[in-house]
Amino acid sequence: MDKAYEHQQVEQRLYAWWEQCGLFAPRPEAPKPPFVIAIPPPNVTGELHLGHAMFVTIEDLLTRWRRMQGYQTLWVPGTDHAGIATQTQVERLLRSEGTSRQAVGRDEFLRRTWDWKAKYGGEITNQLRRLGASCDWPRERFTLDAGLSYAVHTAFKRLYDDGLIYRGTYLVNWSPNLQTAVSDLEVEYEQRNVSIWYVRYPVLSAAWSGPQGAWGSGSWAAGAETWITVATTRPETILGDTAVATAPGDERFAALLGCQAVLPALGRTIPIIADEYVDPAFGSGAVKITPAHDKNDYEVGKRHQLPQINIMQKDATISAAGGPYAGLDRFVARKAILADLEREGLLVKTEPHTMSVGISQRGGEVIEPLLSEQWFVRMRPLAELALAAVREGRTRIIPERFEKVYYHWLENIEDWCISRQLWWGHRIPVWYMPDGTMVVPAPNEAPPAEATQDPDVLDTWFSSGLWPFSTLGWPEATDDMRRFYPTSVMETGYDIIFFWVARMMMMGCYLTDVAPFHTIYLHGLVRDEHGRKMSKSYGNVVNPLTVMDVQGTDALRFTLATSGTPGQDLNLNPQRIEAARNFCNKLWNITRFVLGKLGPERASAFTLAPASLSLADRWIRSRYARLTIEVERLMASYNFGEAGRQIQEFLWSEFADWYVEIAKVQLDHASDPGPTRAVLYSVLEGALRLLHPFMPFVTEELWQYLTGDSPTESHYPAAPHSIMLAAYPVVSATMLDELAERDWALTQDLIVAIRNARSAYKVEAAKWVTATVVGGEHTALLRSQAALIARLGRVAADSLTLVEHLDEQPKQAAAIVLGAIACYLPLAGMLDLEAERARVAKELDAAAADVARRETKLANESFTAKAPPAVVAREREGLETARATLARLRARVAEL
RNA sequence: GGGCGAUUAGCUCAGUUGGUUAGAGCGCCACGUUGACAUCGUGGAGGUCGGUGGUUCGAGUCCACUAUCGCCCA
Repeated sequence: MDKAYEHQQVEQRLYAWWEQCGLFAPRPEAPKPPFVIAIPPPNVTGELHLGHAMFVTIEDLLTRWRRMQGYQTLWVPGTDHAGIATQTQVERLLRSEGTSRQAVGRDEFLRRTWDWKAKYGGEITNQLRRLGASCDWPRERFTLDAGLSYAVHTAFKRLYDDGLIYRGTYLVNWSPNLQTAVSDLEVEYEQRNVSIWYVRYPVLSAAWSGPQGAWGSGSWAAGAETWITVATTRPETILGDTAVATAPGDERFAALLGCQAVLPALGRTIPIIADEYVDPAFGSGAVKITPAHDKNDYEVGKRHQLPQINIMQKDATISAAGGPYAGLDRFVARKAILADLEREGLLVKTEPHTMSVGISQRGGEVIEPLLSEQWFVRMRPLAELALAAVREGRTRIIPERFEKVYYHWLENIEDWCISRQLWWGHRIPVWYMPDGTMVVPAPNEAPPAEATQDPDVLDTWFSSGLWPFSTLGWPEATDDMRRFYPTSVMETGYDIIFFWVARMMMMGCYLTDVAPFHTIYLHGLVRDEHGRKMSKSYGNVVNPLTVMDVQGTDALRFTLATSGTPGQDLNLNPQRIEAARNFCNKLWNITRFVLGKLGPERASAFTLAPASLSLADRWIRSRYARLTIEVERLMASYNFGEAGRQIQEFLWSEFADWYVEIAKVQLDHASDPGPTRAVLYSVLEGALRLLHPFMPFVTEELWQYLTGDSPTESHYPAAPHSIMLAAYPVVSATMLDELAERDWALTQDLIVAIRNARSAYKVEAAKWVTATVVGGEHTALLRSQAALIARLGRVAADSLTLVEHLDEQPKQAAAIVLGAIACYLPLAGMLDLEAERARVAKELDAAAADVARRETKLANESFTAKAPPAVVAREREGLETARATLARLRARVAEL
C-alpha cells in the first residue's frame, strides 16, 4: 500500500469494476422490498454544478445504504430535454453560423438539436459516474425517448378526454426574447424604481365633440374642457385602453361616470366606468383599463364586457392597432408616446415609483402580459388529489415545514399554461382538420391524413411530471411498473417543489391512482462559504469536477453530506473539503496499520472469545455498537449529516486516537495477539461498512485490502465480493457494555491528566517520567490497566506505582486529582513550588465552585422531587466525586 | 402584506425528545516522542448560544415579543 491515499488511482477503476459486475442493478434475490429513487433528471446538455453533486450524494447515500440493508434497490438515471435552455443554445449556435431556426426550418432545426444532444448529452452521465452514482444505467431514460413520449401523449390524451386540458385565448406571460408563452412559475418579480406618468384624457361634452387637430400637431385636444387624469407606468399600453375606471362612490368622478373619454393618439372614445378594483387613494384615483395587456384590467374588462384590443406583436413591437406607433419596439413606443403627450399638453406630471416588475426567469427581460391562444391544464381537481396524499400521510415531506409551502401553493393554484411556442420538446398531440375541428388521437392511432398538427410543444415540466412512472414504462403494465412503482423517495432541492415535486404528485395521483413516492426529501441549496449564491458574475462557481480531480470524490461527497442539516442551505467551505480529504488519508493509514498487525491471516482466523477481551477491547466494541445503533436511528430519520459526523468522530477520535495506540501496547505485551487482532479487524471492517454510503471509493478500496476474499456478512451471498453488497452493520443493544465504557473512561481520564500535567510542567515529550497513583476503590481497575497507563502517559513502566492508599503524600511532586484518584509525578528539580501552589489553588477554586453548585442544586427540594431520578442520581454521584477532588486538593494545599 | 429559515468560538457549522462545566473542523499558541498517518500526534487558549420577557426544579433547546440577514408567496 502507498503511504498516502491516492484517489486518482482508485475511483475510476472501482466505478468501472462495480458497473461491470452489475452491482447497480436491483437484485431479485434481495430479502427486503424494493427501494426506488427516480433521479431528478438534469438538463441533457447542461453542466454539472454543486447542486447536482448534492443530490447525487444524498441519493447515492440512500441507495447504497438500503442496498446494503438488503432492499432491492433501483435508482433510475436519466436526463431532461430542457426545452427552453436547449433550444436557446442551439439557436445561439445557428446565429453564430449566420442563420436562424426560422431560416433552416423546423425539421432541420430538430436534427441540429439532436446532434447537439448527441455531442454534449453524454457529459452529464459521465459526471454522474465520477460522483460515484450507483444508478442502474441500462434503465437510463431521456424525456424525449420514444417510451416517454408515448407516456406524454397518453397523459395528454387522458387529461384532455377528462376535460382537464383545454385550449383558449387568455392573458398569458409572454417572453418577447424567447417568443413563447411561459407559465406563472417562470416569471420572477423584481422591485424596480420606475416612473409613473399622469396623463389626462379629454372627455366628450356639449362643448367639445372630439379632436379637431391631428395627433402630434399640438392642438389635438384644443377646446376640450373636461378631463380625467389617469396614472400609468406603461404609457404605451394607452393604445389598448378600452375604458377608464374609478372607484364606486368616488365623489371626484361621480359626474363623469357614463361619459366618454377620448383616447389620446387614436381618438377612440372609451367609457368612464366604476369598478371595485380601483383604489381611490392610488395615483389620480382613475385607472386606464387595458384588458389585453394587464391581468387586473383583464378581469375588469370581463366584468364590464369591454373589448380587448391587442396592441402588441409577439416580438413586443406595437401592432397595427397602435396606429402611428405601429412597428416600434415597446420601449421605443413608450418614449414616442410620452413625447407626443407632452406636445399635446396631456402629460400632467411624472413621479418616481417603485413597483414589482415581472422578469423572465430564463432571459431576464420584462415579461409582457399578452392575450393569446394557448393550452392549459385545469389544476383544481389535480391539486385536490396531491393535497390529500400529503394531508393523509400517504406522502411525507421532509423537513416537515415544507408541507405548509406545498399546501399553500396547491390551495391557491391557477391553471397551468402548458403550450410553448418552441420546437424542441413534445409536440402537442392535437391535429386540426381543414375545417378547424380538433382531433386528439390516442398515441397508437394515426391522425387523419388531411389534418395538421398543432405547431406548439409542451412545457418541459409536463413530461417531468410523469418522470417517476414514465421511466418505468407507464402506461404499459411493465414488470418494472409492477415491481418498482410507486417509488420510495423523491429527493431534490426545495427550489423546485412547485415546478416539479407538486406536479409529479398531481400527475402521479391522477394518472396512476397512487402517490408516486412515499417520502419527499428536500435538500438545501449549495452556496459559497459566505452564503452567496454561486454565480458566474461573482466568480465563486466551484466546478465539482475540479474538486473531485484535486481532493477526490469521497472528500466532496463527505463534505456535502456532513456540512449541514436537512433542508438548510449549505455554505460550502473549501477547507472542509480538504479536511474530508485528510480523513480519507487517515482511514487509509488506519487500515495500513491494522493490516500490518494482522499478519497473513484474515477474518477467518479471528474468532472473538469474549472472555479473552481486555477492558479496552470491550470498550471499543461497545463504542462501535453504540455508534451502529445511533447511525441506524439517524439514517432512518434522514439525519445523514449527523450520522456521517458521528462515524468520522468514532473512527478518528476513538478508534485511531485511542484504540490503535492501545492495540500497539496490547500486541507488545499480550502472549496471544488474537483478541487484539480480532477487535482491530472487526471494528474497522464494520466501521468501513457504516461509512461506505458516504465515501464509497476509499471504503471499498480499503475493505478489499482488509477482507481479501474472506467471506463476509452479506444479504447477497452469491454476489461479487464488494462492500457495496456487504451487510450494513446491525447490532443488538446487548452488545453495549456500559461497565467497560465507564471503567475505560476513568482510565482514559487519568492518562489525559498525566499528559496534561506533563505539558503544564514542560516535560520534554521524549522523557519517560515516574508516577505514583493512589487508586482508592479503583485500584484494582487501574492496576489491570497499568501497562496502558504507563505507555500512553509516557510513564516508565517500572516507575509506575499503583497503591490503594498513601499515608504520606510526596512533596516534590506535581499532584493530579481526579475525584478519589490521585496521581503524583515527582518532578525533582523541575517543580516550581510557587507555581505549583498557584496551579493547585486555581483547581481548588474550580472544585469548590463545582461542589457549591451541586450542593445548591441538590438542596433544592423541587429539583430532587421533580427531576427524573437518573438525573438526580447523576448529580449526587458528581457531587461525591467533586467533594473527593476538593478534599484532596485541600490536603495538597496544606502540604505545600 | 402573508409565510419560512438563519443568528452558537476569528471562519464554516453541529448540538436528537429541555438534564452534568455548550461541541467539531479550519485558523491560533506551545511542544513534537512513538516505522499507520506531518493529508499527522500531544497539550492549550477561545463562545454564555442576536436581544427582552416568560414557562420550568432546570432553557442554546419550549412560548411571546423584538432586531438583523436571507428566501418563498402575493
